[in-house]
Amino acid sequence: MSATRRRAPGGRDESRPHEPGTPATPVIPEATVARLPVYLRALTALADAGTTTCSSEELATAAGVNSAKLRKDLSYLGSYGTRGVGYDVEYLRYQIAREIGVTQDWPVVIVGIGNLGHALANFSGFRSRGFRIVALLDAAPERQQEEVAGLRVRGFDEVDALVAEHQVAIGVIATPAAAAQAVCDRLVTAGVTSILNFAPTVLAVPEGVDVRKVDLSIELQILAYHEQRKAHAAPIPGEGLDRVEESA
Amino acid sequence: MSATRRRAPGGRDESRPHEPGTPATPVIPEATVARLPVYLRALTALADAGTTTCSSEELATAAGVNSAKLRKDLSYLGSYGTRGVGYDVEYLRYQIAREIGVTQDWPVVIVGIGNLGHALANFSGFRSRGFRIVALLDAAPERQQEEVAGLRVRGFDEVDALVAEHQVAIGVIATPAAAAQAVCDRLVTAGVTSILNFAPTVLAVPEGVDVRKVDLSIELQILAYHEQRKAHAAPIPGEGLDRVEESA
DNA sequence: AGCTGTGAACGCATTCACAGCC
DNA sequence: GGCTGTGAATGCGTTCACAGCT
Repeated sequence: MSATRRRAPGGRDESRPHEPGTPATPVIPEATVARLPVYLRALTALADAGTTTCSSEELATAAGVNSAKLRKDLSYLGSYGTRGVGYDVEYLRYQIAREIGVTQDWPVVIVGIGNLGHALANFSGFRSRGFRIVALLDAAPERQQEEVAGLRVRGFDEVDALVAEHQVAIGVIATPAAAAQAVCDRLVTAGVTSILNFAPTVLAVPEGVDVRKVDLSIELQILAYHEQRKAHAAPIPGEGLDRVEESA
Repeated sequence: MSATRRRAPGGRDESRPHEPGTPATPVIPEATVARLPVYLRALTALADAGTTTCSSEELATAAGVNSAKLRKDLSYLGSYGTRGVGYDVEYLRYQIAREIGVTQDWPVVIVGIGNLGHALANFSGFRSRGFRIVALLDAAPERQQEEVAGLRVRGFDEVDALVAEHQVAIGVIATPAAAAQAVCDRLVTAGVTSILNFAPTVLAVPEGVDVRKVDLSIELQILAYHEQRKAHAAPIPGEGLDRVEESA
């Protein structure tokens, strides 16, 4: 049983206990945090293309945002550009990676090795982006012993040992919705404090545990809503048989 | 290129309860639109559990939001509740489904039948949530002829015919990043106007085309950022490598 | 001159708190 | 009494526009 990871006691009020030696925490807005990985990806692409310097305008285009927003975002990290010139690609890339915390790899466990779990386990982009899959877990005995992406699938009951052994802070849930909350609870008990949830259900977690969700159906439904509006906004006149044809 | 704008699948005409004098366009805020599918899911779960009526507080809990936000969101759709009582689960569920546009199924194509494409194709939640996969496309000849989730994988060059035949408005890109923009362009040319992009790259699309992205690495990096901050008062994962601290 | 960094203005989203109705 | 629906207040995020540096 691992009780190794402890968070700072007390809530997170706006009054921050300021230890001497610890520099003031910059307080980066959540919306900016969500874009930093996009900037990181764009900078990596620029670096791969041999670009050594870029303006906020160029980087913004590569990241799909406007330059004012980009500069504002970067201003929360510090002054890493040069006025009249722009940004050094490699330098800025490192600064953002450091801010996000992906200058070293984070160990990650994936729970639920079905179709999606397989796909996630085989996703090669992990390693280069700051993560390392250290264990694949599944409750079904027939999936255990199987080898996926070079890792043997473990029984879910090994979760405590594996999380403790590899100091895992981040878990990915790729189980069916019905199992997700129980899996989540076990992960949290084992010491995981950040969860990426692919199961289409709301997870309840204790204070201090972060959950992010990825839900394919929700994304499609948002698209469908807008699509429906486009259809209303520009209806084509005189359509008698707009039935969708069935095949397959 | 096909310049025809298509209507919602099934072709049933819009039928809002339409009081005289009410503007035809309700204008639902984007943040609300993004939550409607979550409410829909929660209502379906409640209905499956046999609940026929619920308060805003109950539904909000099931959806993982607070009740004030829920009521505000629902107020954009209309007055579907009863003061002093709450909401009829089935009635509200239908109203939200209608607003989103998933009372009939939307035909969808998936491009890129690698690990992720397989997982998406096999995801069973599609049909019940308003979508129907009508085609799987891949450029690699060795993947074609393969049968996935009951559909034969087609060559990407069939995209125009398939999109036209099935009146496809929504496409899913599950290709490597390098191929994504070209695939996107072809989809748009074929007539697709909404794209769900799983490739880790920014897509450029013409006006009128919607893109939503799902990026696993970005989600993990956002978690890593917060995890790193928690770690200020606790051991760092990856056991005591150099602390990542601000050095002014 | 050129481009970054940033206060200020603006607009959108959330929360509050209570009026309105059952 | 209880719960919804909603203006008002608050907070957050984006955009503007320009000061400040190279």
